[in-house]
Amino acid sequence: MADPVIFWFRRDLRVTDHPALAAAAAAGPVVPVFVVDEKLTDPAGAPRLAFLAKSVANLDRTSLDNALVVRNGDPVEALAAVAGETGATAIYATDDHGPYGRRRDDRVGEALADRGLVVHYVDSNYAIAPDTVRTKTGTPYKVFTPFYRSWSDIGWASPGGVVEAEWVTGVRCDGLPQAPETDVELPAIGEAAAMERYDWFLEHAVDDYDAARDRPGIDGTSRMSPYLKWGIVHPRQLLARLGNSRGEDTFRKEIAWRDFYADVLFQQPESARQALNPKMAGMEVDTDDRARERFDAWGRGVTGYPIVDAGMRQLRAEGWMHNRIRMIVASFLVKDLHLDWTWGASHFMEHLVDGDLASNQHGWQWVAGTGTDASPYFRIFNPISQAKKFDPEGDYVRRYVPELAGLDAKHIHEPWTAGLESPPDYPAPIVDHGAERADALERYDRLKDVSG
DNA sequence: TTTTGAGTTGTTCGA
DNA sequence: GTCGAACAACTCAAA
Repeated sequence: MADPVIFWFRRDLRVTDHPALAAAAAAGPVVPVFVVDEKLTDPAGAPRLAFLAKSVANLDRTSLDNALVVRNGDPVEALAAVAGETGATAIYATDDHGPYGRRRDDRVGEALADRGLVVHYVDSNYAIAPDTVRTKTGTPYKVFTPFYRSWSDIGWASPGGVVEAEWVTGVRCDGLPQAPETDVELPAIGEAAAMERYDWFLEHAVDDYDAARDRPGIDGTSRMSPYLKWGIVHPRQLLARLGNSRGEDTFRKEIAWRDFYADVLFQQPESARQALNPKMAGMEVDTDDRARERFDAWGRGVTGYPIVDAGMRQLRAEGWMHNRIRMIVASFLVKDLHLDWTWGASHFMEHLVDGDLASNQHGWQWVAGTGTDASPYFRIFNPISQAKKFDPEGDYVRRYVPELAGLDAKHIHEPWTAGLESPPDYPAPIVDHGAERADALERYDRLKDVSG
């Protein structure tokens, strides 16, 4: 009988369409391992940690015959210990292309090799792995649209089925990770629930996706992001079921954006905390006490701009925010409050259940104009016109800002125009958008003077 | 090597 | 109310 092999689960908490797990299962009986490594989740608040803990437990119960071996501490020591206890000499894992994952995996691979253990890194968490899509001259893409053409030409593998493995049982386990307390109502847990939601999306929402995805009051998006974050679904599985309608094309592009940002971060790992475009690094930002107060108001959803406050409160309540609103609140932080985009990005990473470093940081950089295809300096979202355009009836604001629930569509996005109806317990705008827009434009001009 | 067309998601202003 | 132009200049990617 073959020696057992270890499968090391990280951001691939599923058993369907799983090439790395399939490779392990083909090599021998599988010891499934999850290492509770604090840095894996850094920096995450309770909602994302709770979602992870529940997802791990669900995987163990529904798909691994409760054979999952959870170990706490450093992966090198944890994996070496499990190997020693089980006689395994090989370890399989899905390749991780994030900045921390790469450092960890290089270190783990070398350290375990010294102890006679081989680590096989297989596949990736993307439709096309980072460092694969390249220009004609072999350089990475810096602009999405040509990346997307090339990405489409390359294509992606068809998804595989459920991996059948012989699980090794009876190995000591430190106990499943505990879900921290949270008031946030988490998405449904597990592979089956994720695919059920995707079924619903394909059935009811994808046809209108092109337009409806911009309407925060409508349940018109896929909601796949938390599952993609932890590999509970793989993008191959989503892509395989898309046709070529307008809505499907648009959704496919969103999957490609995820791959693109992962590729950009792979090329320039420091862009997780610094401006990708060095010319933009000198943008003047406010950091004084007043700036801190404004940041606090933004985070709590009391800026006096209803659409911004609704978004920030949705984030706290649900660990999720509609994409259109993410752009509006990000633009507000950067261009109305003149704060450093990394402040906002860190707040998002703390609260989001789907918080993904590459997508989050580069989404923020895009809004801030410091990232890929730097957005023109004059693209400054007007929180009132955006609200009227994308939440025309005010349904979204009404849901998350109860103080304003009594206002009609005409006044809800500008409660200060409601006269006597204006709710006394809702704050006045903390800044004047017109004035701050002008300020942002001036800051851009000064940057231009400096860089010549 | 040089040229050419294009670049997710916007806003304002004036005709 | 609608519509097109202007808002900078630059870099990217392919021909």
